[in-house]
Amino acid sequence: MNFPPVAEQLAVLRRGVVDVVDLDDLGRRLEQSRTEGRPLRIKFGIDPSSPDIHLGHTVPLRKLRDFQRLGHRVIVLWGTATAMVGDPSGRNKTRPPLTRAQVDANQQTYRAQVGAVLDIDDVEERENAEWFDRQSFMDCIALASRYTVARMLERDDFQQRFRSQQPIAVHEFLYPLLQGWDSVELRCDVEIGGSDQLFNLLVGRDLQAQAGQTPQVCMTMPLLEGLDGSQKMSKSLGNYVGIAEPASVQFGKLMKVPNDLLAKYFLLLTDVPAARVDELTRNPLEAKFALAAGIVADFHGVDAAQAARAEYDRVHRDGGVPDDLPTVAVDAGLLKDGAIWLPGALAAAGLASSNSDGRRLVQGGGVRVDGRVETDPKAQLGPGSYVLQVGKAKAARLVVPG
RNA sequence: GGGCGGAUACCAAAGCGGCCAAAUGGACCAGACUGUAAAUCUGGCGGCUCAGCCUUCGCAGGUUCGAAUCCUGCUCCGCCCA
Repeated sequence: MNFPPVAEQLAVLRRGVVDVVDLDDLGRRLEQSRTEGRPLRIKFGIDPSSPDIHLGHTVPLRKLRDFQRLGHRVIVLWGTATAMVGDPSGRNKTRPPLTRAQVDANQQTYRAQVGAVLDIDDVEERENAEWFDRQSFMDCIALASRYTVARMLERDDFQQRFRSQQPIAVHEFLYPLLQGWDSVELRCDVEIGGSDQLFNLLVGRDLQAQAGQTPQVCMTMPLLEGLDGSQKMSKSLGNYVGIAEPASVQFGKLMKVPNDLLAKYFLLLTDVPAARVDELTRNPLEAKFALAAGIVADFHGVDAAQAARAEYDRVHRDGGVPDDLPTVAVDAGLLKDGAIWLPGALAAAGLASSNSDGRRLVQGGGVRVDGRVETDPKAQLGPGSYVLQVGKAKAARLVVPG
């Protein structure tokens, strides 16, 4: 195995990271791996607790790919045991425990999606149920005895909750220990995680040291803000760009990224060199087109990205109608005198949440029928085919039977 | 185990017998302005073919001409003391 010079590797590996604990250590390990011709073992844990991944998840995955491309050994650790518990970090609500079947199904979906970023055939896939399933309660106590309450309370979110007298359930202390123990089992050289994971990663270091292993290097990646520009990208907040979404949807969403976040998106989601990013972002609009095209091409190919751009131009610049309109056939039961009431049609087509909502949208001037604004909430649509649009983004073809 | 406080729409938070589908802020949706975004302004934000009507203020009963507001029980949550 021939590895590139250490300085070269470090330049790639340091891009975008928040913390490296610690950097000198990483340099030494790379040096050692190079002289011994031994790839480093890089761990990334994924709890298959929800089914789809989005661009936020790809930030650490891309870092793993950097390692992979440099010739190191990437380990994806499926948290099949931990997923059933749930990571308490950040969350204020207790997640309902998942069933094993749900976890398995989520894992399959995730696996396919992870493959869109990493070379999945060259990944060592493990799951922590391998060791946790065969451990007893006594083993659990032994593990818990390795860490103190004071150290747990060093973790920022525990600290805050403790100070503000919010409850902390005892089992929540176990999560970092489980995650840390994974590193011991896997004999990791490096673990990667989001910046909110730093504490958990450091626990792994301590547990490895106690087990007589060389403690892992911890690398954290920034959390990616979603399209709202402030909160962490997440599906439940609706501010995400899913990697399995259609090209045109991804493109449209990426054009909604706040300008202030552009440079960060480039840094974390593309390989565009930093100097080029500075140049590009001087013209935010053009930069955003480049960003959207680049990311869409990663997941759907260059042709699809071009098509998505063309469609975006047609819809947003020229006021046109999107391709691939969902077609909705009106149920005959909704017709009255052979026609359908416009607000009802909007609701039936899923463009409004209710007839009342449809009515308000019409009255507010947000609805177009075949490209023309219709403000009469009593408008009727007779037999035929119509293009209904609500705002710029939502549209459907409505077919009224004759 | 003891004491105290609370539960209002997506979230936060007013309301404390009629003027309440319920102030205000945030989020969200639509419109104007921008070929993106941001900022700003406007309208909307329970349901209903809607100048009107219907169902909501933790749950179940009750008092009253009339209840989110008063009473009773229940459930859940938070805080303090032990």
